[in-house]
Amino acid sequence: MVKRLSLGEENCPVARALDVIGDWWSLLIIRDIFDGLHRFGEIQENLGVAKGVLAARLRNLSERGVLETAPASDGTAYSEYVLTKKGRGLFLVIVALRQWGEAYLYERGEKHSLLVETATNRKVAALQLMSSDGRELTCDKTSVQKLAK
Amino acid sequence: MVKRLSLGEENCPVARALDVIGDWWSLLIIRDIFDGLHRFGEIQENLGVAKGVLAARLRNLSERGVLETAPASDGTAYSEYVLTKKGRGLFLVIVALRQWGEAYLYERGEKHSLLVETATNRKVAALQLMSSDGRELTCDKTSVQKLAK
DNA sequence: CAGTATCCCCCCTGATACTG
DNA sequence: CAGTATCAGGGGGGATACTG
Repeated sequence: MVKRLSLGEENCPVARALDVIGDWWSLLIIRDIFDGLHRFGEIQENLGVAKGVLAARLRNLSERGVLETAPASDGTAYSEYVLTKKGRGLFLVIVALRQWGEAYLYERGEKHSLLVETATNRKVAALQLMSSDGRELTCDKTSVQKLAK
Repeated sequence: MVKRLSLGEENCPVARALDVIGDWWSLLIIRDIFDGLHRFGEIQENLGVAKGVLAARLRNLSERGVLETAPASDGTAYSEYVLTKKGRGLFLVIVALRQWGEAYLYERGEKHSLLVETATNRKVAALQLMSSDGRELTCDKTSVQKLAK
């Protein structure tokens, strides 16, 4: 299940994050759960992924603490998949992907789904990077401080 | 090269974004370029990826407009890989991954590299989601408005 | 050094059938 | 419906050799 040779031991948080959710399906599954799909069949139908693959991904994400199973709310014997706090922490990753996609992957006039504040029905604001004291930053104003061995 | 059956035609920006950079290596390559690695060999050595795979990824990302090649600054005949504006737009995705990794994938006391504002050497602030009028939002206050057919 | 070309293997993936 | 088991194929991925 681990793809790149123990990337999980990297000291780069980006690499370590990708080791958990950087495969072909995980982020789409997590997106679906954010969007309110909690049943195996719902997710499977929505993504069109093979059942075996979906089961494996759900198991992996569960083992990694990203999601957990809960008794079905409809009283059936099956379980529902819900995000843990750790899993909900991925929301910003998905939002960032969404906003990048909206900005660069659609033609003018082409429509896409929209992330809105539920209460007001208004589009959420663009994420932005800030300094520790609240000034807006761009990528060229930052650098990665490597870890001393 | 396209994995999931024409996911690029999806009307979900998240899916479309993942269709471009959702494979095993692309985001790590882009991270490396952000971190100042611009030469084929540097990236190849740093990631430990097979040369053929790296070449294919670079080509793909170039065709997709995420990066482009420029003449080498050292006067050799080779090229350097630099991000386009579109590619630089992925910075927030990488920052979001980084911050999630930092928050959930390290033991207490375990060290990792750090994203800092270059001028002040201070850690950048945590990304946060805001409403269109500047209130802080959490994932449960939002929903995805599906596109009408 | 910067790639390209080739080979081969593994595993991911999808399809189907099966169980509870 | 919610998964598990099994099977076959296809391609991604690594290693190596080769070229400029």
